[in-house]
Amino acid sequence: MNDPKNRSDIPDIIIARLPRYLRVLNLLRESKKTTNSTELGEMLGYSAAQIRKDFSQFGEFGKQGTGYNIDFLIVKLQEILQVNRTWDVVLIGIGNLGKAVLNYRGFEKQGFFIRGAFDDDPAVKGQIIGNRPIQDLSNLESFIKEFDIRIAMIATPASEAQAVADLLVSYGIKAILTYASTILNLPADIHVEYSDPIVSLQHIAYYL
Amino acid sequence: MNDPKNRSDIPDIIIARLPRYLRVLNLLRESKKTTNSTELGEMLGYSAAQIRKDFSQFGEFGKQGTGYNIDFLIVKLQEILQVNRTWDVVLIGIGNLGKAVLNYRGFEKQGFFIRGAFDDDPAVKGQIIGNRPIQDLSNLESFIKEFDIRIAMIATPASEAQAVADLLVSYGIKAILTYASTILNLPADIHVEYSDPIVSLQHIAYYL
DNA sequence: ACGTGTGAATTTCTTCACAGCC
DNA sequence: GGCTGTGAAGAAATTCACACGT
Repeated sequence: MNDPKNRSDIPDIIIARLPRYLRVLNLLRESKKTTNSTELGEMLGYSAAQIRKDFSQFGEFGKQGTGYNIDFLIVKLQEILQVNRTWDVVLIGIGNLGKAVLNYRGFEKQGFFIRGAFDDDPAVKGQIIGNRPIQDLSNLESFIKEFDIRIAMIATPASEAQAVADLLVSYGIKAILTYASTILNLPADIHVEYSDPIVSLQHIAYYL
Repeated sequence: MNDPKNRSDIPDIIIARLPRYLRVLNLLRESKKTTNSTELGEMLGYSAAQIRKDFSQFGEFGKQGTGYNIDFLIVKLQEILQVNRTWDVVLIGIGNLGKAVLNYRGFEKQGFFIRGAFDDDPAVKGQIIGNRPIQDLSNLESFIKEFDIRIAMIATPASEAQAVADLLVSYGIKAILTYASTILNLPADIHVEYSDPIVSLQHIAYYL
């Protein structure tokens, strides 16, 4: 048996698949108790071997002959990803998209709580959206520090995203999910994820 | 010199990077005429060699000693991705997110025109959002066929996404961008992209 | 018999390093 | 001198295939 490895030894390409596993497990959980690598592979378009290899990086989660207990596997994957707890998040940029984000309940269902919403625009400042008041950017630093927040979401126009990201990093933010359609230039220890539908559409256009 | 390869010979991992290249090129274009693989690599976090290798799959786009002409490179990448034209798109699901999508101008700036917006909910049906009337799903088939639409975006709740996707495919849709937080089970020739912020947040949580 | 976990084999992806052209 | 394009080398990811536990 393999010892579970040091966190930093595990390639990101595997980490990136773990949330996908959680997605299908959450789907399967509604109708059954156990699953196996073949079933998971078919649902995700991966090979069964790959799924077993991925899990084996972290321990032995299955039983020969039986497969994986779904609830148990979910717990283990949540532990690995550190999502077996809640995280506080700040959101910068309250345009159409920011408002949709504030009104969406899905984040907190998965443990991500948008604690603060910020925008400079006088037209939205002070409004209450999805129960949260829109605050001025001048409150951002103290807010992040008071609640020890490490994750930020950026939903500003592309033109402001870099400046906002620089601010966030200077205030201690460690991970950013940005919806802005521009590449951010940040220190290497800051983890950035891009959610850019144009990139996705351009990708699928190739195959049409 | 390498012959440009058959489309299907080129690995998807390279295709997936092309839209990223376009992103930084659009940024660079504002301030300069040419760039090179080192600069592009630094901005994207890739090695210079990888960028040259990627481009070399499709032809010779650079000049020794000079680098790449930005405008020319943009044109070539757009050709490859088939985004040197416009595409019509339908959007299903007009909740908070769907409305934000309809009001966002960024899609058409990149050539993706949301021609039709559909939802079953009587509360939104008939409304005009971002200049487009919200239509009943019963119009969907004829709409897709009349305008020969191949791309759909799904912004429904997760619980309805699979049923909507099945419908879309049966009407001839070939590519889907879904915001719904569930895995879709579709024929292999349908290209699906997921835009799921929870997956992204769970991914970065690992590194906190 | 079923299905995991895993070394070994294979395939794919990335980097190296340099000839060649501007 | 600067920088591309690219074979060859090297690294990484995936798949194979089977021993072993249930």
